[in-house]
Amino acid sequence: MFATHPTPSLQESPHSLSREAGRQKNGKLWSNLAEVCSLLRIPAPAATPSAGEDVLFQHVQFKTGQRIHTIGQPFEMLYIVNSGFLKTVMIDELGNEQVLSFPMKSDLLGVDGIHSRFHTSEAVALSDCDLILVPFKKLTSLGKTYPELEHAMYGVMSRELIREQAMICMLGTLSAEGRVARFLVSLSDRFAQMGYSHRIFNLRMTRHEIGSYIGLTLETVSRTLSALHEIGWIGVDQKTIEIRDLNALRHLRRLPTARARKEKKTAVATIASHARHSDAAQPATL
Amino acid sequence: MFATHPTPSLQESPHSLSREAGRQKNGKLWSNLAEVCSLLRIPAPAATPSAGEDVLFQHVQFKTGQRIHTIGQPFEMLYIVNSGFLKTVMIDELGNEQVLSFPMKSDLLGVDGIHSRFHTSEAVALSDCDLILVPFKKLTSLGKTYPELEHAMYGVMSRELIREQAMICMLGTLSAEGRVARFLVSLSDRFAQMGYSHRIFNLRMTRHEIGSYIGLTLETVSRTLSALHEIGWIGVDQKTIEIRDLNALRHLRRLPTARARKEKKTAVATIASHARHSDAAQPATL
DNA sequence: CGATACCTTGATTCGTTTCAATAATCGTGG
DNA sequence: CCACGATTATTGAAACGAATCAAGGTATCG
Repeated sequence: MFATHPTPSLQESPHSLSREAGRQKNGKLWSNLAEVCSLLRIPAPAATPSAGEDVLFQHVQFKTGQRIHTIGQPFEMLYIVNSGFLKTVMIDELGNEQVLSFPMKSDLLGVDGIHSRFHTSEAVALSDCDLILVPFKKLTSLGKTYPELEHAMYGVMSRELIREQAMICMLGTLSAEGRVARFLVSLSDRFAQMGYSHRIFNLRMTRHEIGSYIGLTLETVSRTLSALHEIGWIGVDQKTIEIRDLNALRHLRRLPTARARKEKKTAVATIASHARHSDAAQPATL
Repeated sequence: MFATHPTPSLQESPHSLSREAGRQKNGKLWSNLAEVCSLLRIPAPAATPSAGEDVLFQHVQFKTGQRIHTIGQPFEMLYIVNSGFLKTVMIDELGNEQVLSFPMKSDLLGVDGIHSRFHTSEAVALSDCDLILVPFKKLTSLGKTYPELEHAMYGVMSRELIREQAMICMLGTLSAEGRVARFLVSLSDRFAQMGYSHRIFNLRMTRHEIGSYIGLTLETVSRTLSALHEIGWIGVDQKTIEIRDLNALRHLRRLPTARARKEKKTAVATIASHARHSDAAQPATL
């Protein structure tokens, strides 16, 4: 449909490494507290006693398909995504897996284990990944000397809570088109935040995984993408997505039926009528 | 259908007060840290320096229909439910409200405000309520002297995160019957935990609010309750619910169609086949 | 190059929503 | 206390949207 633009590559590569946090030390990558904080987009500890510089966090690399943690595994650490793309899934009683999130750079992983000391979900690398290990014990003890850090941790968890609420809201109220549209907008926003193009990007997950995430079958996801393509709001070529009308996607509630579209080819969808106001209230992550 | 049994009354009353935490002091109710911890079902600070006994948290009463906090309001405190029944709602761009939770005794309220320092949801009393005010600042500073408290806070937030994940999972995969059944089981579990009957209880919310919570229309909720009643798994009389087959409800996936039910009146529903194993893995809150 | 996983599209079925009408319940003031 | 309107709940019929079933096409990987 359109040429394969240089889309953001989350794959590990010597080149991309330069823009990521971390430095070599006896063959391993390590990050200090300041780097971890900036990655999490939280204020770094104001006071930096000499001791603070010494705190280092080890990186670990995972290859595509590898599991970071599994359900039932004892909880010990949190993981911060330094690069790469993952999914977290729950497995219900019948073995069906449900995708809960698609963590990427600067996201925090593993919080679900704090409560019961065991992980209740599973995290899988969808591309080669570089994660920073944050032993939970280390984090809480650091919280004592750096009060901002502790507060920031609450903030991160609160943010995640709000994200999940938005998700619940979406699943509870939106149609298939609305869900797919929001999913795309959310991805676009996140890529933008990472410094990648918000117009063209590659989906790292399958239609099945998207469907699981937003509560639809893979066929419906595929059909909806085709429909959005047909009315010109997006470009679709397999896993490559081009956003052509972000604002329309942001406010989409319901698309005209295929029947109606046949008659009136102009894309006049049912969108939130006051579609012109600024989107400050829109949550950045879906 | 069945006599109006003495169902749990969450209304404030002089009698019920005796089993709740808190004591009088110049006309107001106050609770100390130990009471707050036991209410939250977290370990009380092991070491109890004399100073610890002095920490008191004020109670506030809200009457049915009153708002505890509204969207956009600056965040200052958390609230712990000592008695009563509430709902929290999000309002989407079009003004539709979506119910996010039905907090009751021992639940924590207001966590959504930590991240942005403003509340993103609204909490409303569905019955007269007694809440304990926990200034967030006070909590974090206490966390320094009582490390267990800080850890417990992470635990509570993590628990809430898991609850929301279970919710997302449900909305993404379950049919109407499954959702209603889970909702009832969850209520039953929570009433049991509070020391009330898990067999007979009063719904405090309307069908509309239930539907909003589990992503269905009020008509579907009503119909599904009728269907569950018809096959004898529950008793329904307006807001009074009697649980007659908790285990069946727990494992319900899909009900036979009305058509099929007409022919074979015996209640052989499609349940998870291995319905006999223990339910330890089942999350206590929906 | 072949096998496998993934995607697209169509036809049909099924479940839920929507629209509509009736009934029960609650709160309030005459 | 009862009548009243307002809110809430039940139930039916029809319309709609997404799931399911099915087939063919396309990328991907060893």
